[in-house]
Amino acid sequence: MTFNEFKKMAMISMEEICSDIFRENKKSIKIKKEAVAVRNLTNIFSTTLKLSNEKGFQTMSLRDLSRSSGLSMGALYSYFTSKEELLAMIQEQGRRLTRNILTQQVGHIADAKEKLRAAVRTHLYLTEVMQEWFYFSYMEAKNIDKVEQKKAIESELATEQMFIDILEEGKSKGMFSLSDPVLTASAIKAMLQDWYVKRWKYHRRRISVDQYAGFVIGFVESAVRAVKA
Amino acid sequence: MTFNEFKKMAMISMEEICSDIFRENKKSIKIKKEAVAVRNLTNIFSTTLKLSNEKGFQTMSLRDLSRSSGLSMGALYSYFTSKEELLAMIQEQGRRLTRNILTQQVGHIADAKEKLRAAVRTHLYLTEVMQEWFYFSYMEAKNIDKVEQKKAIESELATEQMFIDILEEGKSKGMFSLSDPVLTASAIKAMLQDWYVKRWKYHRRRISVDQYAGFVIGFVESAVRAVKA
DNA sequence: GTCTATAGTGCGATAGAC
DNA sequence: GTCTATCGCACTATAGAC
Repeated sequence: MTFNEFKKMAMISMEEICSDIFRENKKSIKIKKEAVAVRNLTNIFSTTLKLSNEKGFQTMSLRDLSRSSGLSMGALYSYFTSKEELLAMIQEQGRRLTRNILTQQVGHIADAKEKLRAAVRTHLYLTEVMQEWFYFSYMEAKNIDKVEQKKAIESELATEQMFIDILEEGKSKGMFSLSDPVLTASAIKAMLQDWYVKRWKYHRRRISVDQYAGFVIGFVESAVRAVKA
Repeated sequence: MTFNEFKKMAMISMEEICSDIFRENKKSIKIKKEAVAVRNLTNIFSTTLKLSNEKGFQTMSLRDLSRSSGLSMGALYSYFTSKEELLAMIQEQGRRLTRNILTQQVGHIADAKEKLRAAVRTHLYLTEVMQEWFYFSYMEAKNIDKVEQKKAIESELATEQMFIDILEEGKSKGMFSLSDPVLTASAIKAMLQDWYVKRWKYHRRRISVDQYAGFVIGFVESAVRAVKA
């Protein structure tokens, strides 16, 4: 799957998740017509992500959000009951997309080495499409309440577990040679995170997502002394 | 040098930098007696780091800082002219310590492989001692003005350049086999950053700084196929 | 050199008109 | 379903007592 095909697929998945979130938050959302609600929710989410990436969620006032989204203060409060709830909804939206796409793209592959490659590539494509969300989620994770914080930690560990499983499978089948699957998975994740956290650095150096994916795969395969395919 | 020796040395270096900052900011600081000023500045800096690590610099109000530090609002404003300036002073303090210690610990080593090991270990020790500062600096980097942001970027790139230089030297001497020193240095940096950004993860898994240093060195040496010493 | 008191601003949130 | 107007509060920053 090319990056453009991936992007199209992720966008469709995203819209579905937005509808799900509307349906599940009907008690907080005063709007009844789904078409109107989903359109405005999408606007609110993307504007919040844009502003938060510029100056942080705490620093973004709801007046900023009102101005940039074109919705009045009153209208905004038809979609959430507090600024904190808005943050929680956005976090949930991204976590679901991450889980859905990773499972769908990686789950069915049999060979451990191919699985590792697909997981790295899918994660990078995902963070490329959802760059603002990942950066937001990463940076705002400590500003949320304990319940939401726990969800963020679980989501992070679940992604890491996927890499641990792949590495252990490859190790047990003699395809990889490595001593510590947990730390190795953690190192892979650190490299994947760098792609969206230090985006300015890679952009400045004119490194494309496919180039970076190639590098990470090569670097990891070299470290775990993966047998040539 | 053991971690405890390193810690003692870093603390002394830190106090000196605090004095330097006092002397350089005499126009903003109303206090005239150096002994009093440095004691209070140290208190203000460490309290700010503590509170910011809990909930972020923006979210921390100066009332919070006043309460936790034991200094009144008025007293606080004798040490800086605005909240923004306080942030800038703290950023400067950490950048200097990073630069001083890395140069001092790594500069004099001749062998590229030993240099790589020392650089990784020193950086991890440094972030361990200055954990709160590094996390703070990492998280608040986008909430500062353009001038300060540029300084943060330069500091980050300078550290990365140190790794690029080591890798290129090792490559040209046939000690390392790698295709892309820039991306490799960037990957090393990502792993080093993970140590202080995702501290909860390593703490939960009971991984010590020396264990992590050993893993990173092994992982990187394996990836660059470093010849055994 | 440090305090308390307060000025002035902008925030999150809501009520009620349309 | 969306708007404008406004409330009460917490913030940064400062002035003046001690």
